[in-house]
Amino acid sequence: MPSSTTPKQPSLHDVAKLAGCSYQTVSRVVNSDARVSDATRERVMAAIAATGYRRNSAARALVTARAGVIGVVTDGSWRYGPMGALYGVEEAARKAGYSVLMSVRERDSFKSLESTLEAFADAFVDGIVVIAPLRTEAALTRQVGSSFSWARRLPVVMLAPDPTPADGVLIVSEDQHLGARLATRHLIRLGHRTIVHVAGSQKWLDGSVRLEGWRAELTAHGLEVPEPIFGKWTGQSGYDAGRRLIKSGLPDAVFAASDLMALGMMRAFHEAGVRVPDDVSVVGFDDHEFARQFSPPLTTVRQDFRALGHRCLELLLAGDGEPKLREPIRPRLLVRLSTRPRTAAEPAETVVTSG
Amino acid sequence: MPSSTTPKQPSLHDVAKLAGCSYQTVSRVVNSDARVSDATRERVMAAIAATGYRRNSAARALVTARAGVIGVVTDGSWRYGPMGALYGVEEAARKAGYSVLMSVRERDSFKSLESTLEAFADAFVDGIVVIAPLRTEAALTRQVGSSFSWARRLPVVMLAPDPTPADGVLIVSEDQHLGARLATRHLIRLGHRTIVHVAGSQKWLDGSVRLEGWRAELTAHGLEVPEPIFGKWTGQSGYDAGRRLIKSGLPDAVFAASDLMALGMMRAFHEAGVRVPDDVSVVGFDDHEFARQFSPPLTTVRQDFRALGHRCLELLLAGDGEPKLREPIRPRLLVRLSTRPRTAAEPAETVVTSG
DNA sequence: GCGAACCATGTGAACGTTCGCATGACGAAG
DNA sequence: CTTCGTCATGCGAACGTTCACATGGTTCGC
Repeated sequence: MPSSTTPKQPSLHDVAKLAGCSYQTVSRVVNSDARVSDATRERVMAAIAATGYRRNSAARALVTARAGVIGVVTDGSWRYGPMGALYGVEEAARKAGYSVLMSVRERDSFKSLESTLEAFADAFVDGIVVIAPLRTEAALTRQVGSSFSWARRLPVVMLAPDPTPADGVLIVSEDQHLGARLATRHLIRLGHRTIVHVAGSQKWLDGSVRLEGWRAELTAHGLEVPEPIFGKWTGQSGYDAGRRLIKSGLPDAVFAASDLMALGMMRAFHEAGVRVPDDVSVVGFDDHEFARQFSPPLTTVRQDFRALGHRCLELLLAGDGEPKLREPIRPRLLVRLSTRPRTAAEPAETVVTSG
Repeated sequence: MPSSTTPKQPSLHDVAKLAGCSYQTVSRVVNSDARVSDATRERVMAAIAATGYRRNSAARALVTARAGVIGVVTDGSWRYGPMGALYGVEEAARKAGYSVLMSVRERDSFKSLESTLEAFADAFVDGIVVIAPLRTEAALTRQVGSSFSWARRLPVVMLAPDPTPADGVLIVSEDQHLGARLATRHLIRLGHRTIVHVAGSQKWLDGSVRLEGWRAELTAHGLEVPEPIFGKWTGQSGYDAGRRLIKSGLPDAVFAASDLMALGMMRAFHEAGVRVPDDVSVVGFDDHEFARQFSPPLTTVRQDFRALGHRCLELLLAGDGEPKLREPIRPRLLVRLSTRPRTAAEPAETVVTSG
């Protein structure tokens, strides 16, 4: 007859009593210590099954000073990149035997990141991964090592598109600069000469790094760098950019800083009867699940989030060993149907920028 | 000069020594117990700041038998629904003062769900939320209450589109059946008569519930129920469905079980010169961020993930109290430009199904 | 001016585990 | 037969908290 009180969680002692041995022996069995005879092991196993014993990880964590938990701070935005990185880290952590404590930060808030990090420090994690796409966050995370005393004991890894080293914080970076260059280079190779960039918000590091990559590639090829159009990652801002481009005269090609903005832009084009890629080539960034279903399927840049997550964990678990594998993850360009060679005729001569 | 040994985490005792009081007093301060004089509180606060003290939550959890952590099991798929629900739960948990331990299950694996749940039981969580879109998962989760002894002490909430009660498992459901009916009803009201459904994989509960909703609404209006086309949630399967529809003759309208499938289908239409909504109306499901940037913007069904997450936590924290607020979350239809009234002419007379 | 009530603070135990060491049994080597 | 090593097992302490209760000091009411 079940009593009304909540049945207490069985402990090592309860199991031991049932198995007729000491709690220490039971502990050895749960930790698969070799030094226990087969006979007793069997009895203990049976007792464990009978009582439904599960080891209390709080007690374990208390004495070993190791929780087996990694905290991940991520961005509240629904952007594809941060979410992919979260999944990547989770997968890597699980494989390494860690659990993942996740915390989604309210958007754009300093206070929030700070208190999130403090909460993690409280929550007994063995390490923290900060997915920091915002410029301000990255800066704040960089200070963590020097401004929070707890950070001295807690390894912090920041996942950012910018490999600038920081005090006490390990950095895993995605080479989005390269990604942007690949995208731009592809357009140049196709013979396009005026290549406009529809940029993401410059508050995000991703936004400015992609912008710079585009600029760098153009100048490397001696091409003029047109005025970029600044969007806000949203589809609507992509749409607005598209309309502006139509009004001001179409370039040969557009490199959008995200697939979502590319889609919004393509909607504006479609409405106005501008054909992609016949009238203008379009490249996106992210390789969002939706991108290959665009009309036409979008040429875009993919980052390997899984590798990214694994890299984060590697670094975190290696502790403060030498930071040798600081090399960023290389993105890949996926060529689909939204880009095509420039329609011959005009000479594809290199234009030299003034100065 | 920093010693090479890792500095030990300061404890209540260390703070107490510095502040010149007992550890108990310090404990009262950190827990903001009123019964401590202002003078000592100030001294203690100073000592806390000086030592960089953070309370050890493992020790706290050990003695209070409450970890302040909720485990969330989610689907490995990148589908919008499960991910949205995860964010919703996280938000609600954070507001209620809980942390969220997340675990992404390998797709389609019984073993994996089982071991994930066991891992959570070990990991000292106060409750578990299972986001269970898969039919098989839902079934397994339902058994949890009866097959795992630990589940008796651990509240489990399942988030599923199906409100069937289960032993020992609380259920929060989204009324996707209603969502599908709203979508179908909208099309019927616009005067469409043959309305095909491009279904999601029937392995997912969402898939079959949406299918049934569509079927129910059609029969409620006395309309014939055409053969559905079965997809797999992927954009490619939506594309394939679109091509099949073009080949076999277009219906008045299509209700796709997800926005992604709708996009794939619209790509097939676009390629073939079929215009949306002029030639065929299209409705999706999810209100994915991308949906409003489709050409044309997609009419779709939105679920309130935030509310869903809050509901889960409410139920989880209320424990096994009366399960009164079992009412499912109601979705909303968002009408955009992918649907329009049927081009007059034909009489919109109700067709009576045979039998 | 004395007991009651109140307040700030301190003490001891407990939570469930792991770690280091002690114990006793047994077999092998001397 | 002794001595030592090996093996299975047990015991006590410690980890850093919170909880229930104890203590001593101040203030109140009669």
